[in-house]
Amino acid sequence: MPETTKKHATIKDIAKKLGVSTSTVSRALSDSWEIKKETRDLVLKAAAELNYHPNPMAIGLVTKKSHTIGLCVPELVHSFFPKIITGMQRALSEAGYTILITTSDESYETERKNLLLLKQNLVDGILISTTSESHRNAALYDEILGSGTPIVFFNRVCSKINAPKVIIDDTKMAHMAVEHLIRQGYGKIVHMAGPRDLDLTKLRMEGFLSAMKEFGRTVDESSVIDTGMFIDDGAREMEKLIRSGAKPDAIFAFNDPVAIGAMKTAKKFGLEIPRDIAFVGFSESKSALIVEPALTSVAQPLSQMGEVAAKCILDKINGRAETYPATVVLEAALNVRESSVRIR
Amino acid sequence: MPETTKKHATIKDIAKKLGVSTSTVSRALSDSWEIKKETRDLVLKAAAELNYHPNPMAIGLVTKKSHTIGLCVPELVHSFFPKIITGMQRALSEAGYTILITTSDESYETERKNLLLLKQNLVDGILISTTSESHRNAALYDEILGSGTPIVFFNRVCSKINAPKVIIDDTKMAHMAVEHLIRQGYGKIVHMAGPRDLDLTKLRMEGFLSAMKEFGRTVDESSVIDTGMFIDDGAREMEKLIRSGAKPDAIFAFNDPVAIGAMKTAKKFGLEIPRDIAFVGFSESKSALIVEPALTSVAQPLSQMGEVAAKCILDKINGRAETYPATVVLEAALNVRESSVRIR
DNA sequence: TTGTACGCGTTATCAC
DNA sequence: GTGATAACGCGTACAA
Repeated sequence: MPETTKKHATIKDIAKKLGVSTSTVSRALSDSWEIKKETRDLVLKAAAELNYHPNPMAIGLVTKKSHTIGLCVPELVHSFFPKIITGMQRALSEAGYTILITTSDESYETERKNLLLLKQNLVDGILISTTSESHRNAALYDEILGSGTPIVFFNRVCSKINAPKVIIDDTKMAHMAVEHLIRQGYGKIVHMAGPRDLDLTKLRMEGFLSAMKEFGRTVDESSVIDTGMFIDDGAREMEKLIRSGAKPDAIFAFNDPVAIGAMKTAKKFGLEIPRDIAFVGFSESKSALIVEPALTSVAQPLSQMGEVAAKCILDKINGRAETYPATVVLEAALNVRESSVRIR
Repeated sequence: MPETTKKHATIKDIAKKLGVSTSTVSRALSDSWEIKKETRDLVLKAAAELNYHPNPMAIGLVTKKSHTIGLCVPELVHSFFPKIITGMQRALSEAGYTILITTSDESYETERKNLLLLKQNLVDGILISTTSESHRNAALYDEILGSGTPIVFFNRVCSKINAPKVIIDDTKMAHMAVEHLIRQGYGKIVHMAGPRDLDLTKLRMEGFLSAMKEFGRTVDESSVIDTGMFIDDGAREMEKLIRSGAKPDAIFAFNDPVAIGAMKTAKKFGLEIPRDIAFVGFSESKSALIVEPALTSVAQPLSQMGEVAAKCILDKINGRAETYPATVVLEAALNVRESSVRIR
């Protein structure tokens, strides 16, 4: 067997080939100022010829930087986070960084393990969107920050922690969504709220409440339903709602899956959308366009969110933290579709 | 500012604390056989006290292993690959490996860059699902293999390359899907085929053809339509099909997005599903359950596929390559739903 | 069973 | 400008 395991070329090989010292090679490659242009070019040429690539481990060992960013997201299967990751990849790979992706599966314990794993892997910084129980790991976040590893929160943040955050104005967008429903002539609006522990739940609920109040709509305990965040949650609560005899004419859901689950049930019970009941989701998903009628939803600039978060962590790492304010709020948009347009 | 940057503890710290040599510590930690149990326990205890964690870069530098697996998939936003990744994560993290995820965006050039990046990052192995133009990078795959880095293909493989592959029997499942349509009484079946360059396209088309032939259905050039792989492709081709005057009573689509796009158009044109026309997709997606009527589709064991591919690459890395045959074929299933059940 | 010494590939601190 | 040389944290052949 011809074991073609050609050893990777090192700066030593280059040095030997050129009859110079490794320090010279190192300087040339790092484009140091204290180097003659001719030798630099010579080195570069030799490096290319030998197909030289620096060994990141060796560099990391001496510089104590891995050029790796750790990422922890609740899940990957809903296209929401992948879209954010796309933006991150772009910004980070451009800067020569690599991403280590982990998923917490909405479990703060798994998140904890992931963060420890990332720390052990000596990532230079951490990007995180927390589980719904972020407060449970607040101490860990602080510990990591204290140990010198910067953290940037995005989408789902931990409000207690003093670290950069990249978000949208959930309250404002929720308000806008509900205002849209009201202006369309829907009056009895019910909010299917998300998991109790999630900051986003409170923020979106606030938006709902403030819009209802602004337009003088009555709000009582039946106006907000604790729901969850998955399709089944929406379907289940909608069924309860219908069976309870309540007759809301619009649902503002915590997110798209909940809205879609609720729509499914509504249709099953013979309600026509949006004639009998309107729906608005949040965090536009691909499904919003597949479901019928198409679902009105708040679209977030996901790729941009990833990019901004990435740049933010890079700035932190490189000590230019002042560039960003503590919290970056991105612009979102309400995409109005058939599910919430009153037919006159 | 109290820079709490506590330096990470090293084996030296442990050695000093215990008054032994670093090699003893090293041996104890790697659970070598040439070590007294008492000292081993002492070391372990001290390590725990000092919150010691080995520095992966230092280990990598000396062992020439990064304990990192490179992954390259076409995209992440369709939940298909994330589900596979879930299985990989499980198997790999269990074995102490970490995944470096890259996406090729269906571009063989990006794939090329990704692979080179992974090589530079000294991954111990590469898991890849190719772009639709895999043959364009065949030489690179071979080069990487030749350089000693094992590769395992999954889902979308490059048939020319002699490396382990983890797949399902696409032809068989396609045959099964079409047979199902025929047994439901649909006769004029059209296959919306995928991208020409993709192996999967050919395999699924073969299944379609063999089933049609087996049941004596006529097949001509209008029976197979070059389509693509996205929703828009399905929608567009369906519109062409309808306007052409052709009246198929069933569509077997290359994948779910194509099927869903086609369904959308069919409904727009007033066709009722499955009365006027039936649909079957492939590679079951969440959308298959959201669309109405629910879409019949071939479900792949995604998580398992990831797990098997991961174990396979680990075996390759650890020299136990003989455990697996060159190609592992996993069992898939046809999930029959409303979109293809004849109403009598 | 344990300690010594070297090397992995690179940067950094010195001299020259 | 350039070249030795010492780290960085760890594994390991060799010696004890």
